[in-house]
Amino acid sequence: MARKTKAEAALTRQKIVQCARQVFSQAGVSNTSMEDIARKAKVTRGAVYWHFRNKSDLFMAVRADTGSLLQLSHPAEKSPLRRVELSLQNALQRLAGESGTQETYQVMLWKCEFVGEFSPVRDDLMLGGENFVQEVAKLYRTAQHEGQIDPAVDCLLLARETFCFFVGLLKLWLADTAAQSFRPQASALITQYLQQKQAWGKHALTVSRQKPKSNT
Amino acid sequence: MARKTKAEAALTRQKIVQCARQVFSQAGVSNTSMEDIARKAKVTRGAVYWHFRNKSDLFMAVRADTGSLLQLSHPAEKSPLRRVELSLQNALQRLAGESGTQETYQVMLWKCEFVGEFSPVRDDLMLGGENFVQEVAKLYRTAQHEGQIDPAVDCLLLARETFCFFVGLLKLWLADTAAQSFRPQASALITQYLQQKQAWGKHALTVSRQKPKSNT
DNA sequence: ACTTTTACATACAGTCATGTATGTAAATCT
DNA sequence: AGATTTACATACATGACTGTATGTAAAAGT
Repeated sequence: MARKTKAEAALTRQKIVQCARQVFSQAGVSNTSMEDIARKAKVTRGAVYWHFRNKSDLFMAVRADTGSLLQLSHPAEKSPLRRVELSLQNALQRLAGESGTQETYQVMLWKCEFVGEFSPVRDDLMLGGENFVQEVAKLYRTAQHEGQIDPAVDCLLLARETFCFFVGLLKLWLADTAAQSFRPQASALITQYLQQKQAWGKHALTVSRQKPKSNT
Repeated sequence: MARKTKAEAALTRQKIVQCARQVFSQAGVSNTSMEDIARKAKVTRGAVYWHFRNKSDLFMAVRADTGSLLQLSHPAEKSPLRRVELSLQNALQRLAGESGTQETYQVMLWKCEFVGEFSPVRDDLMLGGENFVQEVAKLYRTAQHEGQIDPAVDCLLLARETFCFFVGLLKLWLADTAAQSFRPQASALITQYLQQKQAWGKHALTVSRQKPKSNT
């Protein structure tokens, strides 16, 4: 066969990454051989080894190819608690909608062993989580100043709690592969979780103002 | 060497399980060979294959050997919310104290790929979680009747939220292998989480003596 | 136009793990 | 006490999978 042009090469590389992600999410990382991936991508192992040194290198490429779920979105939104909720809801929606994202997180949370060459990946994930925690903590502090959160609580700790909640949510959501029991409730779970956060504010306001708010 | 008596055989079996758990938690399930385990247990693969058909069979034995973390403990405690908290705190304490438990959950949450023969294990874990959720939901309902939880919230959903929170907590706790950043805060996280649950009751009682009617 | 890379496919060597088959001495059974 | 089974250790056959080496035709460089 003829040698591929640079653009074509980039394309096959992309296809290999894509197929690797799929196969990883189906069969697990250590259970898939380089040839499994090559076959799926309709190339030979030669092509795979040309673009990637080994499986863990390819794994890193798969990760790099997927954007982070946990980003603070909707910067226009004024309410900090609402912003947190929208971010989580957005993450969930992307997980459900983008097959690539879903596959990657399926791998990260259920189909991968963070050992040896892969343990730095775990640390990296935790670092990304910590960033998210810091951002959420900021938003919680803002909410606290606005009187929506009990001034007594530690907002950093609260943000960590939120992170715990969401990590568990992701894991359970991904475990429900048949989309039968857990997934339909996930969005409601997020809504409920954040409504509780501002419950303090609600009651406090209701009390001091003596003005009961009716639900819209 | 001489043939072992039945009691001795049970002992070596137990040792194999124990060593398998250790090696699994260190090197990951798919990365450990039967000989790795045999060597650690100071036997040959012959012994391992005598007691277990293959690695997944041994894996199941490792699981069966470890009790469930998520059990409702302290039945004497009167406050339902406090019972939930004590259960979670107890689970965390066992995780920190019992090395075997810690190893098993390390495997389950970070060092295992739930694929093929192992996917039923994941479903089984989820089932155990669902049981816990049901129990917690009952306790939350009791707390709701006692006016400690907003009568408007869905206690089953709330219990699922708690489960999400705890799954995430476990995962993050186990990820913090150096016991540097996350682990010291874990207990406080649980306390804080459940204090928020009864926050509604606190404020409501402090403010107005309104009595939630649950004649639905 | 000529040389040099590139982007793979193909071929090869070697390691490693698995499962089973066989051996064996003593415990257990009758 | 003899027969049988047990609880392993040892030996063997096999099959993946890995990584690299080599081949090659065309693209890219000069």
